[in-house]
Amino acid sequence: MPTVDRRTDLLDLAQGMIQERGYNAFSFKDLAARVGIKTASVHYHFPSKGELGLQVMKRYLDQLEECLRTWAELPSETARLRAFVGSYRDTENQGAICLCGSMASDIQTLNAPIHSPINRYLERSEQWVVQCVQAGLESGEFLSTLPPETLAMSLLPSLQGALILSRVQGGGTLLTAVEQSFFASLGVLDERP
Amino acid sequence: MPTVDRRTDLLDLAQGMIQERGYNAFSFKDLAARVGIKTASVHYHFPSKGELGLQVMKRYLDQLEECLRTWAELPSETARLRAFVGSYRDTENQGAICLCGSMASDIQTLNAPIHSPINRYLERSEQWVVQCVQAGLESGEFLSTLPPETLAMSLLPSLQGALILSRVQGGGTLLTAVEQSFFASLGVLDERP
DNA sequence: GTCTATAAACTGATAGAC
DNA sequence: GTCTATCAGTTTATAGAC
Repeated sequence: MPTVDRRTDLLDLAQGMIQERGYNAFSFKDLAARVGIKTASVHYHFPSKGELGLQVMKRYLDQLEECLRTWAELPSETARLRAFVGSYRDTENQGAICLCGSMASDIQTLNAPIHSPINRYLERSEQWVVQCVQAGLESGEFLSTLPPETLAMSLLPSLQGALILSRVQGGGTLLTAVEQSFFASLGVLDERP
Repeated sequence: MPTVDRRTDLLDLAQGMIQERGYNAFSFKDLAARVGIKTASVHYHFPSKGELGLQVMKRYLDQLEECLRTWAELPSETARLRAFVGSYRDTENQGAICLCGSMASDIQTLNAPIHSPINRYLERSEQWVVQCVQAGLESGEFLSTLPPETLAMSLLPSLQGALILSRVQGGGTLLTAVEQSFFASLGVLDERP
C-alpha cells in the first residue's frame, strides 16, 4: 500500500504491527515485505528498531494531543469523556490494542529513550481525565463522593485492560461494562432508547 | 536455583519471564542459562516453546482454582473480593504482570492450543467475581444500582490494566484507585485509620 | 537427563554499488 | 532510496552419544 511518503508508510505499518502483535513480534523483514522493499532499505529510514519504535511512539503522543484539542470543542464534560472512551472503542474495532498499552506490557524489554513518550502519554491522558472529572464535579454535571483523582486514575487502566482482554474474550462487552461503571460512578445515567 | 524437580524449575522460570518480559521476549537459551543446563536439555522436558507456554498457562489456571477454594473460606464477600484484588497486588509487588494479561497482550502471536486455558482463566475469574457481587447484593452487604455483571466485568480489565501500566507509571497508586472505585461502586466505605 | 553437534531460518545491522 | 552482499548472533529444534 504505497502512499506518498515511504517513511510514513513504515511508521503506519510498524504502529499497526505493534498494536496487533506487539513490539517483540515484528521485524524489519515483516515491514520490508509488506511495503515492497528490502530490510536494508528500512534501515535507511530508521537506523535501528529502537529508533523506529521511538518515532512511532512520539507520533502517537502527538496524535493524542491533537485529539485532546479537538475534544476541547465538545459542549460538556460528559461528551469529552465519551469521546475519550470512543477512541478506545475505535482501536478495539480494528482488532488492536492501544500502542501505549502494548508498549507498556513490553516495557522491561524496551530501551530507555522510549520510556519518556510512553510515560508522557499516560501522564497526559490521566491529567486530562482528571480535569474533565473535576470540571464536571464543580459545574454539577457529575456527582460523586470519591476524589476526582481516584475516579480518573481508575479509568485509564480499565480501558487499556478492556482492549487487551477483549481480543481473548468478551469483545466489546468489556469496554461497555467499563464505560457504564465509570459514568455510573460520576452519577451520569445511562442513555437508552 | 535448583530445587527438587527440574521440570518445575523450568515452569517457574518460564512463568516468571513471561510475567516480567513477555512471551516473545524469552528464549530456551535464557531458561537454560539460568537453570544451568543447555538449550537442548530444555527440549527434553518440553518438546517446543508452545508446549512449555501451554503447560505454564495450564498450571496458572490450576493455581487460580486453588486460590478460589481458599477464598471460599473467607467470612464475607468484601473479604473475598479484597483477597482477589490482593493477589493482583502481590503480583505487582514482584514487578510482574498477570500471566494471563501478558499472554492476552500477545494473543495474536500464540498458537491455538494455548487459547483455551487463557480463555478459561478469564471466564472463571469473571464468573467468580460476578458470584461474589451477586451474593453481596442479595445479602445487603453491597448496594448498587448497576447490574452485578457490569460491575464484575469491569473489575478484571481494571486490575489487568493497572498492573500493566503501574510498571511505567503510578506504581501501586493505580491499583489502589481501581480498588477504591470498585468498592465505592458496591457501596463499601473505605476503611481508614 | 544432559551433553555435543548441527541445522535452517530469522534478526538487527553495516558496507558499498547503482 | 534501494539494492546486493555480508555479518555475527539468536532462535527453535533434531539426532545421537554418554
